Amino acid sequence: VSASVDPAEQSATPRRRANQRGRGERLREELLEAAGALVAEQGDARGLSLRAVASAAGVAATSVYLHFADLEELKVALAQRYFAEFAAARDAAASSITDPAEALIVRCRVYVQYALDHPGRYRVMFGRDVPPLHEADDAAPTPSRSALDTLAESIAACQRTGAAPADAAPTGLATLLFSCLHGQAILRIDRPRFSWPPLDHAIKELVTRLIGLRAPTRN
Amino acid sequence: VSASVDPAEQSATPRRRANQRGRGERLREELLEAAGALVAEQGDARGLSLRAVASAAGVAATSVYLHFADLEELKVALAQRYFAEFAAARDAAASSITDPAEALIVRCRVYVQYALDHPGRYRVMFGRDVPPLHEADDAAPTPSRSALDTLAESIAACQRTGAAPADAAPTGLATLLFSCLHGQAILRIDRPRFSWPPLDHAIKELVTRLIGLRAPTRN
DNA sequence: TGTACATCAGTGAACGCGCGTTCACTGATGTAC
DNA sequence: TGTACATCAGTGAACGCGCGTTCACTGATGTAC
Repeated sequence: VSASVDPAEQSATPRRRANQRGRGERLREELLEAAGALVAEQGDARGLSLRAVASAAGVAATSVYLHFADLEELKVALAQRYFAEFAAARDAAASSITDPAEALIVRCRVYVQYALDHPGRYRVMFGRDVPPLHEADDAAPTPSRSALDTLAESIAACQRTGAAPADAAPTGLATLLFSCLHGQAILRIDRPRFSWPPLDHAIKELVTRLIGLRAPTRN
Repeated sequence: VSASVDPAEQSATPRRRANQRGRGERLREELLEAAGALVAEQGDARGLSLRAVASAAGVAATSVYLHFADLEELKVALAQRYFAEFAAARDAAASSITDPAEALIVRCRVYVQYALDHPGRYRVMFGRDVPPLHEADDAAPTPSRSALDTLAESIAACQRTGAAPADAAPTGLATLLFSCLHGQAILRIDRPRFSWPPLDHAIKELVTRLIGLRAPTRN
């Protein structure tokens, strides 16, 4: 039998002080933050487990059930945050630019740059780690859908001002461009050892050729 | 105590008849086939476990160690097969076509079509299921490298014959085109509910615009 | 021609691990009387 | 003003599962003498 130890000195964490009544939602927040930290650390959401998230949040495994029906629901909530933040980053970068061609290029560059800066988040949004994200169809107002629409609108603006020829429907071009951006993003993330050309140049080249921008924008 | 049963009638598989001496390699083959079946069934290699593969091959879990140091080694062997087969499919489709522009388009279409036909294989080759595949760098003679080179050569042929303007280096264009093809492939696989335009049209549009093919090839 | 032995191909029990999920519980705080 | 009770927020032990890995083993076949 071991000698008794002053409880205050024990390394095992004591029982967590419960949140104030009515503030139970704070734990929900902490769980999402803990999950986000794990995603950033591991580069994807495959290692996320109920127990791992709970432990990272300093909470009993069962406490996750207080706020999420299961791990998947937590992942979906996480993905939704990421989508919102991602869209905000693109909008913020493009909003101050008046030239439509330049705005389109900046929007595309920020898209891929965000993926490179946050590979874990990007994989959560566009990878296979969160199955429910793949079950939405085309017409539903999903984040991908609105990303596509924004891109199409940006392309349409180029066509209206004559910066690009109106030789194809903006939505079709947006679909094509979107898939190319995704390819750039995911490949640069997944194959970091490949000697990629500078992102700025690659994006400008891609957009110019794909959309048919009349003249290269000034640097 | 249950009544004794005629051993020949027991459902439990009896001990496997060992391969002939010197033919131990046959089990290696069977393990790869079993793993391939699981990949085709599940759509990726994440569910692959040593025990699952062994069980699918009708063999004790420990028997895998007779041919592979661990599961990762088996996955790498599987990926290598897929790469070889994939490259062969592209070469076969493009080999009979003399017009360089058409050959390039066919090559690209077959690329994406193969991915759609074998999503599991494609994810094994280009996803994150087999970590070692990502550690090779640029110059190494990896399958991706040679895919890229073949694509560059196909583009160069278009430029030589005047089917495309020589306004950019073929290798740079190949990198760009490759990432776009990957984006098309992986997105069409991962987001099957999205109403994608017909593959033929999308690929022709993509290649025409990106490489700057002079005139649309005849249908 | 016979026999002991080495080698090959594969088995099966056991281990410790992290996992999701269940269940009854604890302890603080607010509320009704 | 006091007290019983309901509610909220979170705990912790226990379960059965599939996993990778270890270890000593089995049984057939070839080979040396």
